[in-house]
Amino acid sequence: MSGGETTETFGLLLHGTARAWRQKLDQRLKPMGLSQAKWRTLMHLSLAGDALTQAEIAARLGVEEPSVVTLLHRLEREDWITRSNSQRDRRCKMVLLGRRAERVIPQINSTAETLRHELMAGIPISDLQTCMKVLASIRDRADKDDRLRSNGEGASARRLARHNGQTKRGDSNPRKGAIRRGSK
Amino acid sequence: MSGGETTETFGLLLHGTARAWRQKLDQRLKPMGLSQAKWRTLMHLSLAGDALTQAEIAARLGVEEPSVVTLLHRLEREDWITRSNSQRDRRCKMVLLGRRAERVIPQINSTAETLRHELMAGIPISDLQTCMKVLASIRDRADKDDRLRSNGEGASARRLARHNGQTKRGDSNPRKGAIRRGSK
DNA sequence: TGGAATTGGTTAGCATACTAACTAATTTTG
DNA sequence: CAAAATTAGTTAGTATGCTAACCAATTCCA
Repeated sequence: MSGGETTETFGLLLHGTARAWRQKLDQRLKPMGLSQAKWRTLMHLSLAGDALTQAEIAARLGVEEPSVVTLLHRLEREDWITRSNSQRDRRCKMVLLGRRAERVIPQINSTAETLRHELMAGIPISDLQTCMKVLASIRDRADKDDRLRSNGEGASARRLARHNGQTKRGDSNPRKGAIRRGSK
Repeated sequence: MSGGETTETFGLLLHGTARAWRQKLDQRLKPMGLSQAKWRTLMHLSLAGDALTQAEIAARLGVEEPSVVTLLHRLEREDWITRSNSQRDRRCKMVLLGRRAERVIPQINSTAETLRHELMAGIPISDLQTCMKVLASIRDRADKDDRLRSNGEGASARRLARHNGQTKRGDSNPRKGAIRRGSK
């Protein structure tokens, strides 16, 4: 009603486009045994040229750490990567590309790039740039935390808002050891 | 390397923006016990003003039928909707909004719309339109089936390409009854 | 220097969406 | 009309992502 037609469809369109893109890429990568999530992980490792920690990978992928845990498990199980404990910091695991990955990475990158070109062919560069500007602006706004502005008190520093604002331990819960899971 | 920077980021940006939007909406709907997927389902039912079949819902949401099965299960369990067998076609289940849903739908719609406005505030209409045009063009291209063009025969009608082109039973697989699951 | 806070990783449990394969009902057709 | 094809819904199994809660190691600081 009050929104108007232009704004009405934007969310749907955004969502649907992202989904269609992902599905198309997944479909093309499938014969190589990969998916978008896996490909992106390998790509970031390849770009880094060096071993990364899981936290670094999570940050680059823009997902939470628990998500990369299982993602890396799958990648390791299928022999794309190797994980080893870091000497310098015994908390860290260093993630390295395996042989298998290094062999096919050029292929998968080129698959992804071919798709990019196909999907964007014929669209004027200036339109693409406008679109990216709009998307970036929306994303930045969505990544911001609502609160932060509405209360003037010093509740400030809680959220680092790296990408979606979430401190590891919930801010509200005292967690007084009540719901222990693993005993000891 | 050869892609150039503009194209390089587009996939990431698209993906990330859609994700940020969804998360933000989920966060706002959470206190009402909803999520984007659930809200969208209720919204389409509300727009339809009438009972819909599960297939219709799937089409409107742009997801596959098995996905709506569990989605509707959750919605039914939480009392948002009702499902009943159709008299006219005993294959169909008619999905109806429950009382609970009808009461809060205006609220959740307005929540979603408020978010839309917030996220798009200050962005010139013309930029938004350009962006939407670009997105629609990309989505349409991604929804098309690659093959389809490479063989000139009249294989045409197979895919209605409602949203991502997928006939229920894979086209390639003869499915000679080999891998029966349920016996009989 | 020693306890508190932070950081890296994990597990459990859930939500969302997919494909493959299946059953039951209806429509199409030879 | 009966067999074949199609359509609606389901189940099973998997992938991807999330939050909450946790442990272990490290760093900060009083």
